[in-house]
Amino acid sequence: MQSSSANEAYDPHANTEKWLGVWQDRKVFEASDLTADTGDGRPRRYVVSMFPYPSGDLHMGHAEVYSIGDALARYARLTGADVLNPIGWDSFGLPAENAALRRNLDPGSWTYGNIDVQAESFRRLGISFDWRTRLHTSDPEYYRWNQWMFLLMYREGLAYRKAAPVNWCPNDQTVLANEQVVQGKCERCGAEVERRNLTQWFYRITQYAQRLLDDMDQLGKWPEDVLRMQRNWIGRSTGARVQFTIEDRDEPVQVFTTRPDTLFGATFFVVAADAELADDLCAPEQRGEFEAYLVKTRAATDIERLAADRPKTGVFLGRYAINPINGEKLPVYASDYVLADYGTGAVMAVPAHDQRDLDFAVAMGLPVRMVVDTGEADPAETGVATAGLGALVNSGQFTGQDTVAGKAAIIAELGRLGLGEATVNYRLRDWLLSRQRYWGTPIPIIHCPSCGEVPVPEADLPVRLPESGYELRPTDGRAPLESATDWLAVPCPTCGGAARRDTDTMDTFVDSSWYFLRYPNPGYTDGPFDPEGIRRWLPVAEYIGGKEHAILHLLYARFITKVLHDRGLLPFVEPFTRLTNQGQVIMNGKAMSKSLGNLVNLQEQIADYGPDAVRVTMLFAGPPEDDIDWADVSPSGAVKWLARVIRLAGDVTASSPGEGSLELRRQVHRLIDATTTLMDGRRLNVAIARLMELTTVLRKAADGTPGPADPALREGAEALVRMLSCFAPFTAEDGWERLGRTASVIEHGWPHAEPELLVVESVTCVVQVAGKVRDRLEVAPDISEDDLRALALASAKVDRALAGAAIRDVIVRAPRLVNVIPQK
RNA sequence: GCCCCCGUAGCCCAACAGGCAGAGGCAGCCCCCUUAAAAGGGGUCGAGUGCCGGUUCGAAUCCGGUCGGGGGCACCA
Repeated sequence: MQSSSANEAYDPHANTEKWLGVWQDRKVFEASDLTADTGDGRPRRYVVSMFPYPSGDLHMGHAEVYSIGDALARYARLTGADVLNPIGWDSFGLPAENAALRRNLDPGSWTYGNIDVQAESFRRLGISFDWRTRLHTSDPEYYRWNQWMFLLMYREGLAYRKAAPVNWCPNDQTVLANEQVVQGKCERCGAEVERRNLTQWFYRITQYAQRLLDDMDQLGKWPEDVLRMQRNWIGRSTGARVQFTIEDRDEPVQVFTTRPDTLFGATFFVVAADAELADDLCAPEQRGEFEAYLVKTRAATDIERLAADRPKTGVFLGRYAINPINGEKLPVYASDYVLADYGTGAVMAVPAHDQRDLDFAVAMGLPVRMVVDTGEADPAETGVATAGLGALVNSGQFTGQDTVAGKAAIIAELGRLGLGEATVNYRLRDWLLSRQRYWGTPIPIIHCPSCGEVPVPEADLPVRLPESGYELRPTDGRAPLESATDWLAVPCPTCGGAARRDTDTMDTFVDSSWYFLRYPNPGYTDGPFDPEGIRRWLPVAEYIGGKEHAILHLLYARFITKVLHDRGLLPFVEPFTRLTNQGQVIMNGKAMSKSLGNLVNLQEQIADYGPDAVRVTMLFAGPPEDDIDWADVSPSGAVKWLARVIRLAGDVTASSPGEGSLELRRQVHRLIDATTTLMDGRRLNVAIARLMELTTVLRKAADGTPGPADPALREGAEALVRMLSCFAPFTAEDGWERLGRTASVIEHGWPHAEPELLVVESVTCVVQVAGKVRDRLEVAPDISEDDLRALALASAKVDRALAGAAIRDVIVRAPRLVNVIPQK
């Protein structure tokens, strides 16, 4: 039978503006109590999608994140929660400067222009944001609180300035955090990063390393791989700190080692060539050689340094270190294979049991002494270090102990001598905060020739960016803010004398490390965030975003949250209770890029298929965390389905929902129940499949029995449309209207599966013989094991399959399965 | 080099807690509608789960190995 409206066109664009207007008028997406309690008693649910950077219009990737977040927010709202689904913009950052340079305008107008474009695109996609949360990190009212937090950190000793070898991107003309360097290249522009010794601002995140690890216990609803990546990044290792005296020097030198058991095998000592310590230790007669080596080291890029097969080089510094365990004299070398900023920048070299040390020993002709017998050949012979466990040899009183016992015993002995102790070291470095850029938060510090570093008084915040009188890229290599001479000169807050402002701006990850705290009251002026808003909404119940932020943003946000907690400003230590990662939208197996020519334009997709079909396509393509290859999915398939739903809604002639066909009601409620369970498990793609199934069930019911006038059909169609509103909100409203109901469908909530309709009166039981299916029985769901066994053994098909063989065993899993095992 | 994840119809994906491998979509094929085509509607075909072995009455699911793909860290002492 042909449906009555089969030829009617489904126009996915016809009513979008109408529904947007209805939603806005009825304020359906506004949380009921942002900061003042309305006492409506609904549970609150804070659903946050990572905010966008306004680099242009929204792209496919944005559409995916916000489709996921919106489906979860809408589902929570439908099931009775008071939902806050906020939006803001991560609007400081380098691309604005680059664009401004190219187009000869200022970063602000480029940025805010893009924000307006994105806001309009969000609106037309029908994302259910509460727009009252809207914030931009580049607004002075926002970034003043970056400065406020900086001053707080500064007072607590958590913000500090030091000279250090740092990553410098020659293309972007700025330093980069460790986290922003990938394979020796600038994560943003791909230029090879250089090492420069510069004085920079840092946040002391390393002080929180252990807590960042420990509190992961609370993150049970985070993807396992994100936690693993963070653990990896923090890189905890346990070992010992050992103190070496240096001949003819008062100051001893500490090293960190994970293998204190190999202390007797140390045959030389190495310090990082680019560490200050190397310079300190260098004997006068070796000065020339050392300086020459240092120049070469500094010239090498990270790429060169990272090359795995690079031969070891170094210079003797003309000094000797004393092994605290046996008094041996160890020659001290400087080399670039030791890292200046890990541990203490110095290592005890045990060539027999560390491949790097062995390579260096071979290159320099230094002795190799085996002190752990691992059962492998002597490294001195083979050139292969033995790093495994074994028994100590050549280790004085410790000889004979195994690795584990030896470690403990040697640490104990060092402790007795006052020359060492067990300790923990982390790979994590302090967060390099300052950037030599314009479009960011100015660092609220004034440098005074007589008072030194002076914090800007809180009353003078915000330190605003100069709007004129600066150059974005000064030709003399200075930072942009150094060129803002009027802005630069200020009286010292302490002595009143002539002073100058700090000219660095903050990494934009500072902005994004706390924005979710401000959403409930973005206009709050008494602090960075409203404590009432925090109490009502935080921590974030559901955080959605890409895995590319697994380390950077998420680690920083966790850190800042802990700092604020420790100062009594937040009642929790972890900001995000549940994290959902979404994958990338790719095209033909590759990330979309202009150079590959495989860009898919979001606006074109929306124009072709409508916002709902684009959203459904993304959510149906697979689990949220999987990448979506746009070449593998079918937006036209989504359009077809949505059109079927609309036609179905138009074909329902029953005037009210209610009883009607029991059989149909059973199917409908079974599918409501299944979809609900899937939504609760965030299985959005499977949930949509269930709705498609429901559509087919209802279509058949309308075309055959019980027919279009059966109340059960209306019940099913209304349930379908209500559930659909999570994924295809415009179409759902269209369908609701076509069913003769009045807007908004959203206000009618999520359908309820009635338990009595979920009870089945019979199930199919599979009867196997030797694991092969031989018969099927329709049985009551609560059949007893004994009855079922008897029933199965009475089966003629089973009998035939047994072919006279005796029965060895019968496995019964009522009511679904019986397995008869014959004697062989 | 170290660590982790994933391999199910031509493709994207399902499969409760080890129990009938298939829910859904795309493509294909057939039929209907149509003057015709497109669009639409209805139906249908289709894999024994990368490979080898083990545990089990029973394995896509658990274990070991192997191949392939993806990811994280990487001179971190």
